[in-house]
Amino acid sequence: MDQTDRFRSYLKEHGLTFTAARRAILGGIAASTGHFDADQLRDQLRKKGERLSAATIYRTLPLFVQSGIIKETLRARGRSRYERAWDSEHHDHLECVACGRIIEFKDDALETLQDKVCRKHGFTPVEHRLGIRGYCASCRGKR
Amino acid sequence: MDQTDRFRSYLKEHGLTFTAARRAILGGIAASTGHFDADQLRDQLRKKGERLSAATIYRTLPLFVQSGIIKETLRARGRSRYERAWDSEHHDHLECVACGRIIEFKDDALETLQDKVCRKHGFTPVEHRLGIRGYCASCRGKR
DNA sequence: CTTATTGCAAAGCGTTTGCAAGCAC
DNA sequence: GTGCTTGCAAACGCTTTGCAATAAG
Repeated sequence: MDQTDRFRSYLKEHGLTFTAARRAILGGIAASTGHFDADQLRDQLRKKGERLSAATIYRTLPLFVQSGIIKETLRARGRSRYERAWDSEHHDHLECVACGRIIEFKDDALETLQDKVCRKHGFTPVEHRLGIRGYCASCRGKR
Repeated sequence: MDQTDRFRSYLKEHGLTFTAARRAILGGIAASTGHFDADQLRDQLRKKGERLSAATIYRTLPLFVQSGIIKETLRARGRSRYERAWDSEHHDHLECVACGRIIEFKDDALETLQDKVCRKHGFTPVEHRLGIRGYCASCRGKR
């Protein structure tokens, strides 16, 4: 679980450096739970006394994606959202259109079927996103 | 009932009017093939001599979505993309990350499974989007 | 010392909105 | 006429970028 090492070697391979800002962001990612976007990450760091410019966050997130530390997941309301990759199994999302809650789920049969569909079309999948929008149990009751 | 009638009655129900701009946009939608975004729609209309402001397009598209004439599909590269609803069965997308080609597919077993997952979580689906990104057959060869 | 990195502010991009002029009914 | 609609331009929210100052190796 050496995300730091993994990230450092990714940087080295690309002639980039491991700076205080990047260390801080890595810490923020490690402390994150579930999904986060650029702004939430920045806020979280600010609360811990780390002040980083938005530009730095936006410039750095792709490095974490490319080094396999985080994954980009949904794009909701025009924002890119991320989650840690190192301990999160692949899963999909149920998004409540009423309260905004996001329920994660994983279904092996669903994954298998998707692979089958890809094969049928001569397609080599890299990544997939399944988002189902609707009403969660409690919001359905309130209607 | 054709789309024009459907749209007109939607407008009437909501105290809205059927204007030249809306007629033109409906024509553009009718002439569309596959996916389009706000800008492409506007360009297409301009080529036919219909000049509409971006504001009008953006204000009008939701009316077509709500009246069931079009559906919002993928959001790629920060743009909302649409497709006609009236003759398109529900389907999902394979998106080639190399050439950008979008392959549509439909798989009943996949649909059924998704409903099952929703039921399991007490979730009432409204809509879902499955996008699989990867390499299409011809791009895979070129690598 | 050399190259990468940062913050700031400005620019970009798709989209939305306020407003006054212009149609639909 | 009375509202709904339009175009224009300005505002928006998220993200990117140019630039000069700063830090890393």
